[in-house]
Amino acid sequence: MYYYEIYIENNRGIYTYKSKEKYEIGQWCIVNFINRYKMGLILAITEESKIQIDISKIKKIKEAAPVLSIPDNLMQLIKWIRNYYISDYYSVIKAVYPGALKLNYSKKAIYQKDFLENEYLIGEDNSENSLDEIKKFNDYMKKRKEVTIATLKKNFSSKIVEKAINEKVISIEKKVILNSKISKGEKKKSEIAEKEIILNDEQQKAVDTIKNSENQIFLLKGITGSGKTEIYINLIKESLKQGFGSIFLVPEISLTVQMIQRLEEEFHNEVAILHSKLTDKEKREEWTFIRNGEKKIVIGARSAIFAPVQNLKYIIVDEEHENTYKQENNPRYHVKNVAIKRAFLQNDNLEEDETVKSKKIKVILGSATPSFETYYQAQQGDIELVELTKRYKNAKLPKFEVIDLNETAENFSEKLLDKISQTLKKNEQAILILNRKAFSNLLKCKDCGNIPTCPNCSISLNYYKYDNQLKCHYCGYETQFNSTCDECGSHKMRQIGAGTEKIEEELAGLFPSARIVRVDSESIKTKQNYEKVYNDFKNHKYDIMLGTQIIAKGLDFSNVTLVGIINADIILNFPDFRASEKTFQLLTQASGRAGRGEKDGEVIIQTFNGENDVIKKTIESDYEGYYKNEMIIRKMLNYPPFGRIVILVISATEENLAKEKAQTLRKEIVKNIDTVVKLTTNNFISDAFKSPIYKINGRYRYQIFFKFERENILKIKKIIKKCAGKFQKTEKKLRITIDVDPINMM
DNA sequence: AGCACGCCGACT
DNA sequence: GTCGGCGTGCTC
Repeated sequence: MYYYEIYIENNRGIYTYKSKEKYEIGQWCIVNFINRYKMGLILAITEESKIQIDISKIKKIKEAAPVLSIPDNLMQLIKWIRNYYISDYYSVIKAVYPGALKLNYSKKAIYQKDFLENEYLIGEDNSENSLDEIKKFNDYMKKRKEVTIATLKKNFSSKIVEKAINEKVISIEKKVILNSKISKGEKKKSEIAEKEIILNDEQQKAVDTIKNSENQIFLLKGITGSGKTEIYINLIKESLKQGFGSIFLVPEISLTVQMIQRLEEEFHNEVAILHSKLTDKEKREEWTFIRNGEKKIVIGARSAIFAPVQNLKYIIVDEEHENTYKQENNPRYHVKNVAIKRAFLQNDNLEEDETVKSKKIKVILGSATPSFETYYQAQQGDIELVELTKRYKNAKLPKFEVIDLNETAENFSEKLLDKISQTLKKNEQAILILNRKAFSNLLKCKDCGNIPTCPNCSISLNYYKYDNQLKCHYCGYETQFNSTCDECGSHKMRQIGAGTEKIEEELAGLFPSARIVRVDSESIKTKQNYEKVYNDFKNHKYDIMLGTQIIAKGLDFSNVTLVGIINADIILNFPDFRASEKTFQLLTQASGRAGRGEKDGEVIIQTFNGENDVIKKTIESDYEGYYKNEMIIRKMLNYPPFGRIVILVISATEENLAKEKAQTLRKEIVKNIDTVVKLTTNNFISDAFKSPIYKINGRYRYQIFFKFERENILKIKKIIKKCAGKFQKTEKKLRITIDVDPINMM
């Protein structure tokens, strides 16, 4: 008899089942759980002696489930993520294995005997219709022997079905049915584009380095327009010819239209594109194709890192500095971390032979402005740095100009207005960026000073003029704006902090003949929307594209010669140690939109902080210099990449409860840690303090901030896990979230 | 203190 | 769905 540790679908616990059959780790099976058949995943095989519970309670596994198993390397990855991010099997497996692949359960009716027609008629409906129905029922059942209850109910009255059950004409059995019917659409023969990609010397050198190096992790640092994509495609293509697959990760599928079109052109039906909009059926098909090795290239956002690609060779994380690579709910993993772990896990498992080198997975992190944490690893030699310094087709870098907003009361400085007019006159295009949607950030009453705030969150409501609503960006709360102050009834509500909607209005007033398009998450709700706007702008159906940071990235328009940053300070003021790094990235990325074609580009940055080092280093295009300055501060304060951070958020609907319990939990953790690591400024636990966003969705939030030397972090995480777990068991009203290596500090 | 009752979470 | 643990509130 074998004993197995089993994860049961949609259940938080791990249970022991037994079987005479041998099951593999990662295989799915059917088990009886609370009188229901459920899918179970084999996590481990255990020895009888190690079982904690009463062995007589242990049930038998019913049978193997007829679904594809999770490959061994992904099972190891699941276990690692659960451990590293202080998560649980339930959340991690949900993230890794698409729900669409699961089994369904339906009740089946099994033929037992015929209805005795006369018997049925006594005291019942004896019309012609019902006699016919009885006959039909009998014939039906006799022929099919078994049929789902759902089908029966569709074809017969509920009365007759009920009667059939009562008189044991049919018996009911719960049957497991496979939800993963794959349509037998034949995969077409591979038709890889044979179009030759011409690489310049620098690109060719980069390709050769990545191919031939003994290293497994690479940082491809290349300024915008230096042609990283060609390098990716070249590597994927070459490895594909030898039967290897690749995973290509992008920050957000809907915003990377160009990249995806490009890869589809190159690889046609070898490509599976994974994204959240796929239907269940599509997800099943794609997963199965990938698992069976019929599709070898996967493109997708974050979760595509879990694609069961066969003979995986390259994992490419494009725009590796992007925040969207960090999942903001449990499991709070960072895809970069997971990608590297996946590569190492698999590489370590390889059989040592002469082909081992060619089978090793390589991870390529690509960016024009690498996150400082990645760049630090490259400096340390943990990651091999591959640099591209020439702009593709020798396009020049744009010219910068900084405008001090202290000198003007307007949203547009004279200089920026002048530059926009000139651009329009030359029949060229401009991109204007403001990292704030809505019409205004907040409203403030001139008479009493009241600021309308979300009732669920401690956040001022944003004002949207187009539908005259006040909206909360955190919980989605919306309310009609009636032009008066709720507190004092005054009509003088001042708009503070202009958003894209307002800028659009001003712009239309200033340049009445210009064709303007606004792009932010409010105006672009679907991928189709985005693609249309993108193509229309490219075809010069618009003169000015105005938008939030979503237009700062990756767009390639050769006729854009002016980029204007309306206000560079918005991110800079966030309570986040990465705020200035993020600002540097945004400004650099944005300026890369200018001058991608033959014409020279120009960038105008409007800011209240012209003297800030970030702005200075941006206009000097001095990544290295800014990195060095920032590292001095990080080192001094022991922030990543030096120290490690964990944030614990304790929330409750009752304000006092959240506060008190957060303090209690903190004390408990401090007590435990105190015996293991001496607390200093570098090994630090904050008080339980109000989160920067104190209230979200009706829950009051307190957080505890942990900052520790790297070598202590394992011990610390263990203690946090233990204490928080114990605490959560007794404190049901509290919600505790643990964020390891947080990106969002609010 | 002892017991009935009802709520809620666990169920291998 | 059903069992048991726990908190509450009533009674001795």
